[in-house]
Amino acid sequence: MGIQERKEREKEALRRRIIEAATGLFREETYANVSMRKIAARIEYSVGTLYLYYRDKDELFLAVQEAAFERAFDFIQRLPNAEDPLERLRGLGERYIQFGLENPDLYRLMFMMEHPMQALEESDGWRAGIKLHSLLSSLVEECMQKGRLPQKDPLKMSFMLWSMVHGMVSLKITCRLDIYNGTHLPGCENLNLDVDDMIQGTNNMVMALLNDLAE
Amino acid sequence: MGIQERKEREKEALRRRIIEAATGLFREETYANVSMRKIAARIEYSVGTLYLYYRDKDELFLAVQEAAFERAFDFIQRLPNAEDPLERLRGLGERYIQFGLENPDLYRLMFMMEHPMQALEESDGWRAGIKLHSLLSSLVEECMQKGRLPQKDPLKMSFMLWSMVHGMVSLKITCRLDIYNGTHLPGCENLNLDVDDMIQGTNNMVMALLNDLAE
DNA sequence: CCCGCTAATGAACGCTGTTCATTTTTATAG
DNA sequence: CTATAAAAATGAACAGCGTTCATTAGCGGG
Repeated sequence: MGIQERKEREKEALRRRIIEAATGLFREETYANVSMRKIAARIEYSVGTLYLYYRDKDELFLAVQEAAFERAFDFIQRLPNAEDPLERLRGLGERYIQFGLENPDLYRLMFMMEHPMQALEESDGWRAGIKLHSLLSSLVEECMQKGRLPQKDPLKMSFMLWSMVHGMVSLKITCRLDIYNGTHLPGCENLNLDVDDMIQGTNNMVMALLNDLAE
Repeated sequence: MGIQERKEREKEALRRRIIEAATGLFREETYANVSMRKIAARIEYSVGTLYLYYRDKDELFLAVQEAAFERAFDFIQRLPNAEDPLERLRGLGERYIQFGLENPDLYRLMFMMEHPMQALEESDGWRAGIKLHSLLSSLVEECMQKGRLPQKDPLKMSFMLWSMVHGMVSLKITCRLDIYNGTHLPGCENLNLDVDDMIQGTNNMVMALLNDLAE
């Protein structure tokens, strides 16, 4: 019965078309400003059709998020294959930051967008995100085993590193680092600071400090 | 002319009533779910009145944000007056985290809420937020002068510490730390982790590491 | 007492997410 | 080839949104 299979394929294709259209819109606009009608219009279907594929806007958004996590994982996972695990850890932070700064809209919808969380209960939309965290924690443990990081709680250490890079990227994305550029902050008036450089530089500084501690 | 003054006072009082009502609603709901009609209803005025006091929803929100920054500053600024500046720095992080965890809704609207940023151009709604940053950076500089922190770029060091605590608090608030509790993350299934403790513990760990570096 | 001004109102407009009766398309059986 | 049943797609309708503005109410000054 090839017909059923073809229908399955067609359904899957439309699903993907919906996600691609929605991803584009969610990247351009806030969650609130992306309307189901706009998504439907972009793929030239009617509104009602979307509800044949996703229960509501939130479930559709979760699928968008899932696709974004996979893209992020694919990008970040390509680390320099250095001998020193601490250098690979530095590279992980660098890649994470680079992804966030180059894809602020994708990063926003993965980690910062306000949206109901009910759909998450019964889904594994974060699978790729969890793979990313596993990459981090296994690298931290390797560093500790080889004496390249202080012997502390590896979970706390991983969490600290994640929080730091996430904090930097998300503060940049929400424009909170504008205070470093304008006339807001005394001492920063004419620095002409390149915030992106400061972020990468701060990651490097921390890695250098951790390196000092290990020796 | 006492009448003009009384009218001024009444206008100011209504302004404050609007902000208080709006703050309450923004704490309970997302930006999108707080409607001008709800705010008006809570103070028993009509919708139109709000537009006599604020140009639009965004300008009203900025005023809410401003009040929140002031509350945050008042809370966080009370540090333990320890001799050691590094201990005061640890306390600053502790207070910051405590504020964020105890007032997730206020924190969200200060640092994470999606909203247009046009209104910011011509306002100083972030004044109190900038005072907070100055508190951090002056403390970092004191630590460096007294040899309690490694001699690195003080701006990067301040930025790193801010990003770390902000990252931890915001990941908690956006429920991204749920991965540490459910069955998501291999190795964390039955930890019964208290995430709030982990956050404070991570701040302490970092301060201990920095202390090791200084000695 | 009444004029004039300010403050307050709420109907109206064009959006939004979601539902569901209706129509169109497609696959299968006769 | 046609009739029928099932599946897919439609879009009008509903309640609620931010915002505007012609209208109304209330009060200070003459």
